[in-house]
Amino acid sequence: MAERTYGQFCGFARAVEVVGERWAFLIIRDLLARPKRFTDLLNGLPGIPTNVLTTRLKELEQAGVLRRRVLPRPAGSIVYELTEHGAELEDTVMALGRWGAKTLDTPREGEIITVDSLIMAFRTIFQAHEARGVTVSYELSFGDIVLHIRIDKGKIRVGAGPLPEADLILEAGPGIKALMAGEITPAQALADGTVHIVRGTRKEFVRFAQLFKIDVSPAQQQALA
Amino acid sequence: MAERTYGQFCGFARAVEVVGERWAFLIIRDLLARPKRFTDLLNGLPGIPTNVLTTRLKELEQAGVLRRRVLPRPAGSIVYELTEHGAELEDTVMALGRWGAKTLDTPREGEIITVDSLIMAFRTIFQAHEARGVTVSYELSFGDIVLHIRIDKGKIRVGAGPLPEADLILEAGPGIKALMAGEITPAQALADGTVHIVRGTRKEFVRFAQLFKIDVSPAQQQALA
DNA sequence: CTGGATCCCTCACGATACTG
DNA sequence: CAGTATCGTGAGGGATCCAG
Repeated sequence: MAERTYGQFCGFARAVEVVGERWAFLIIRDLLARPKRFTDLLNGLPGIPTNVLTTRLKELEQAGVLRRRVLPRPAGSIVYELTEHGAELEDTVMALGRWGAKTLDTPREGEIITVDSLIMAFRTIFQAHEARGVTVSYELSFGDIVLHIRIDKGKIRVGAGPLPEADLILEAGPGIKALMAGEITPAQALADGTVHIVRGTRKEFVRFAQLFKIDVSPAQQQALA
Repeated sequence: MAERTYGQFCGFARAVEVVGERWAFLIIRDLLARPKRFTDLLNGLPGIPTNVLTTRLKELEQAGVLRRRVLPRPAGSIVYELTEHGAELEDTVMALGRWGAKTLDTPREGEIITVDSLIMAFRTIFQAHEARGVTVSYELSFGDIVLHIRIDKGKIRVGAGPLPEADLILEAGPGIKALMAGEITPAQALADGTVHIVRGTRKEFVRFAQLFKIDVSPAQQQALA
């Protein structure tokens, strides 16, 4: 296997050699949401050839980013999960996701939305400072995609699947990005059908919009840290 | 120009489409240090083919990450510089550089060190909280590579070239990484010749080592112990 | 069904030479 | 200095096949 390197003795260059191969960073993002099987990864990465996925998994395992684990009986199946070293890429993934979100407007022809991209997106745009001491739960549907958010005393957990007992249940489309970016108000989002409240109050929805916002200035973030 | 996309409506995926092409992220890192001409970029990116550099520059210009600017007379030459949008990748570059530095041990066969990689490296590992109110200047030489650091009331600027009036002038090799990672002490670095003080006190050098540190992850610490 | 391996084809990338 | 032109190679895209 010819190593594709950059010929520089430099931490950044070495990092790019690991995560910069095609599909590699998306694999890591999906595994940040939670451990997955080969087929789960395939489904979450539209268009990736199986041989490329196999190659990336081996390379990333070699690099100490993830590990291949055989589940105990009776499941006996195989899952891929990030090592601690791999999980430390979360900051980078969030920083890059935040940057990319700024120029995200509307879906391109054929583009899909995946659960894991949304899970990481909501983790990324979560305004921790607005959530001090807050305990609340949400369920969000985007077409077939359903995910839930639990905020427990300001700490967030985002996962796939429904949460029937959630305080606020929403149905939305890609247009919800405009709400998160502050381009439209919560009232507008409801009025034009971008978001539909299945359960919960408008007031609760306004708080939701405060808790998740895209454009956070670096200065503001530093002030929080 | 066939667009290589990932088919996901997702900020992170869009970002990876921009910076994930081969060499792209390194070009951005070099431009974060300062604007550059085509040839400067070539020199800082060992092995990049000229046509690939041309292609990347056009793509990144198209993506609004950098701009091509013709300098006014009499210079008349062309520089590439990041747009504001491109400069906002600094957080991500630092986060990724920090991650990669953790597993950086010794140079591989034929690997070189570039000025710009070092400039970004020192910006990245700067411990701002240790530098409150500090004003001091350094000049560092790594073989042919010379760079300087000015810390003015806790604010850092790192640039290429010498700084004859610096408070501390050092000569070092790649082994200095061990010092920054806390694997050896300043005293050891001087004793084994990893670092040589050209001008300045040992006390000043100890402070230098406090101001620049690679954060070692818990996992890495365990591996070392 | 999961978890891949194998094949073929294309095009992005790498190397080198050359030009305004 | 700032690229363009040309050409060979191999990584990635896409489909199919196979073992447990």
